[in-house]
Amino acid sequence: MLDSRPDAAADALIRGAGLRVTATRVAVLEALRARPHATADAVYDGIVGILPGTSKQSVYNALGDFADAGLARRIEPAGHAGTFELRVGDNHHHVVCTGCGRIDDVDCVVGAAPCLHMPEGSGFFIETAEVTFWGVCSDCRAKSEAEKPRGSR
Amino acid sequence: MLDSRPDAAADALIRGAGLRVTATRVAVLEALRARPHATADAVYDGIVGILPGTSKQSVYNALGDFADAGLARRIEPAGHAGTFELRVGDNHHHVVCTGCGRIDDVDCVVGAAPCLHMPEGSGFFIETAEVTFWGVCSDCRAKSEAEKPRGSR
DNA sequence: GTGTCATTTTTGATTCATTCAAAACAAGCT
DNA sequence: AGCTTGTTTTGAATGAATCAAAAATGACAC
Repeated sequence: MLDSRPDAAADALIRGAGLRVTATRVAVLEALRARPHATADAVYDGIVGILPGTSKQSVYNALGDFADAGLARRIEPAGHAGTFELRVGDNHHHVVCTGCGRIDDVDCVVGAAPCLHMPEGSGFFIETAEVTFWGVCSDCRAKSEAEKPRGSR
Repeated sequence: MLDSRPDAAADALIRGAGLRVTATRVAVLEALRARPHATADAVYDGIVGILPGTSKQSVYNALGDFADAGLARRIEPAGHAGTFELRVGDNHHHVVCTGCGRIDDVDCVVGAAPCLHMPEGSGFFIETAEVTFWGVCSDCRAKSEAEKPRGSR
């Protein structure tokens, strides 16, 4: 039940994207499945254990290739390292915790795909709209309340 | 008409923010006035001419102080260096040109300030919503059309 | 299966934006 | 004018990401 076959699903996904199937790429894909929002470092940390000898550069390569192939998306919240997710195609957005940096998905609030429109006449030909919410996650909220129980403010 | 007095307006702004008035800070503020969306590098390039000997570190300091004091805002579009703007307080958004990196302001599309809301129950306590549009500015559009006049695609 | 060649991975160095830290300096109060 | 604290300078250090050349490997044809 653990690795009886070399993950046919990942295999097909990678091959289907026009990329060669390699141990590194399969491992990176698995790591992204396990961690819906992972930095290159986090992915690396997640796979060195099961695939020793992998270089961080290879992880960057794989992630970059996935992004180019449309298998993954790279987001980069201000002040944070580039982060990758497998959820592509739908236009969803993100919440970033200002405390711990945790990133969660947010389904498009307004409705279908391009959920925002720019005013016309700007001269820009808009391709995508990106929405990022910033706030405090429940964990961090609980933690900060524990630290200063007296109603400061 | 050119620098007859040492810019009383900048002076007051900086002092009003609780910061000491220094040549570097005044110069940085001026530079930001002239360039509504400037990186630390751009600001530096803009003031070394008129204030020789200024270090880039001082520019970083000044910009950071301004941001902390609420005089300026730092934005950081994915793949770009940190960029500063003086327009603060209103919640406006940005368009970034995928060609040349040019950044323009976009007034809040939906209406007043926090122009978006997150679904409840996410566990996050939302503080801000940030919207970034990505597209091609008119200059870059014109340029790319000039390069491949044959209707490719 | 074996050979071949293009693609990947590795290794190691390099860039860029930004931050850290200590010493020299200057703003603004008395 | 003198003091104190905040600011600037200088120089080094960090982190994320990219570049490049050599070694290794996947996938195809045979």
